[in-house]
Amino acid sequence: MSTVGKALELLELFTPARGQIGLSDLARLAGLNKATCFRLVSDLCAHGLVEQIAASRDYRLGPALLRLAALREALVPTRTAALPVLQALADATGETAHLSILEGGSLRSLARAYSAAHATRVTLEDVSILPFHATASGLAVLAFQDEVARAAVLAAPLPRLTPQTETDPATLRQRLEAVRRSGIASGTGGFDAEVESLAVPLFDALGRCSGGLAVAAMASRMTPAQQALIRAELIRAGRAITTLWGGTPPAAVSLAWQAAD
Amino acid sequence: MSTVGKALELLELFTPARGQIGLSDLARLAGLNKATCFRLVSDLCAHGLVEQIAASRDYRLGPALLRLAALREALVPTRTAALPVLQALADATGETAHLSILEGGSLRSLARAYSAAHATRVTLEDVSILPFHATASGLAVLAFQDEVARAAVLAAPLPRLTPQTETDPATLRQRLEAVRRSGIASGTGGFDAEVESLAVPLFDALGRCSGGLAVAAMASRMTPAQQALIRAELIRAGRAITTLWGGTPPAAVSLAWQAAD
DNA sequence: CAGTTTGGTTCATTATTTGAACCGATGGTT
DNA sequence: AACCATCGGTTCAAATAATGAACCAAACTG
Repeated sequence: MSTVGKALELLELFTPARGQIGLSDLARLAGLNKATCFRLVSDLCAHGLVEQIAASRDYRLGPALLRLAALREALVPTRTAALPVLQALADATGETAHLSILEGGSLRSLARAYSAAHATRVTLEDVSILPFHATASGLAVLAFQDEVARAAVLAAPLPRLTPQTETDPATLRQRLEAVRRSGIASGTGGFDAEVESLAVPLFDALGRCSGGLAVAAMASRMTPAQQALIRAELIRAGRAITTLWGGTPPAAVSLAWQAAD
Repeated sequence: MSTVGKALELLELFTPARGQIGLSDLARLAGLNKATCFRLVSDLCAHGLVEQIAASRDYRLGPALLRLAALREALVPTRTAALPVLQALADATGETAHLSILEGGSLRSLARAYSAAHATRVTLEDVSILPFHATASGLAVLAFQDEVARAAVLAAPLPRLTPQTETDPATLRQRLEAVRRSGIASGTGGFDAEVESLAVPLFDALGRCSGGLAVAAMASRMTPAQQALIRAELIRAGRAITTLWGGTPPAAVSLAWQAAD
């Protein structure tokens, strides 16, 4: 592995649950020698991607990321552009809306919006990586990847997160086929037993499916009427975000969405 | 220079004006061999910090930055927390408010808020690095750095950006002394001849002055009454952001701000 | 169509990275 | 208080990964 690769992997070690890490822990987590780790993290510090907390001497992600992310958003407003649509979706459905993007082979949470309608809501604050096989977003996105990527995901171990999680690759392939036909995916209790969700794929300027948009509701509230509402709103919002990203849905999806309207 | 350092310097080459860069240009700008540059940028790509545009083969900042920046903001909400205060400041003064943070030895623009009050406004969209000697924010922040950092800035060449730009280190030192006494800095036409601005320093949880907050107005609109209003609002907002950042102003600043109220 | 420049690759040379051992400081535990 | 473990950080010979000139094929440019 290249030295640069090792340094960049250090960045991946920071998660919502683990916001700051000491040098020894960092070395352990990365599987690096402490001295090596120190040099790498020092380099990251020097460029502001990581910073050291004076008091505890722990390291955490640095302020340069804000600037770089702002620069990225100025050029390719992935998040900024989608945010209002996301909130509108949450408002229109009265449920939690959720935007994720494909990055580094995994589907990652990018933003969520809550509705004020209900006191009980699906909170997703701490979910950072969405398993493809167990979430509506995951299925929606996976359905529109090329066969190699899809095969890789289905070949890897598929953990059973709840009793309802589908873990059989063959069955999943059938579901993905259905997603491709309908342009919409559903995940019922696969990730959290009490949560039911629907999701549509999102397409970027390069025609790739690079994200997913989902609405997650408490299973108890998911009446057929509510389902229909969510489907319609999801399709509207999916079209809107795809357009904002400069993309167009594949013809098949466009047709399926039109039919569902 | 470390390999990692070289790779991270590539990130710095992307600016608002230069959002995407081809391999050869990238190598030239970085002063690297093309092959070396290719390997480095490939590593960055592999981790999503940079991505390649399929069509032009140019490179641009990647989507991983969004996730990392969001993670940073979740832990240390520097920008998120300050944004509403910034907008309130713009609204209260009817002018452009501007937040900058110290990062990698330079003062960088982090956010701006515009007032709807006037059709003519100071736009700062493309300013990314603020010269310490020629802006109110720069003086406000520089005044509260330790002597080594301050000496380094004053020893470097101080470009004359307008006829009014003060470039004499000795005179600047006097101004900085005045800023320390009053807790507020002013910059009149030093950066842009027609813009007058006021700024206060901001302090983070570690007691360091790590940012500046400014209000910039067209010089023609800056009446004494308007000046007084801006000063008062700036102090309020400065106190608010410093508190949100978990910091406290040095006693001297606290007193000066109290006296000005 | 000839000349340039592009993104990308190769491979022997070279310079950088690596890690065991070590340091002083800190914080429990007995 | 003596002990032990662990912390962040440093050192330097040995090992490994980075480097860059030369070289492609393809895409522009005149």
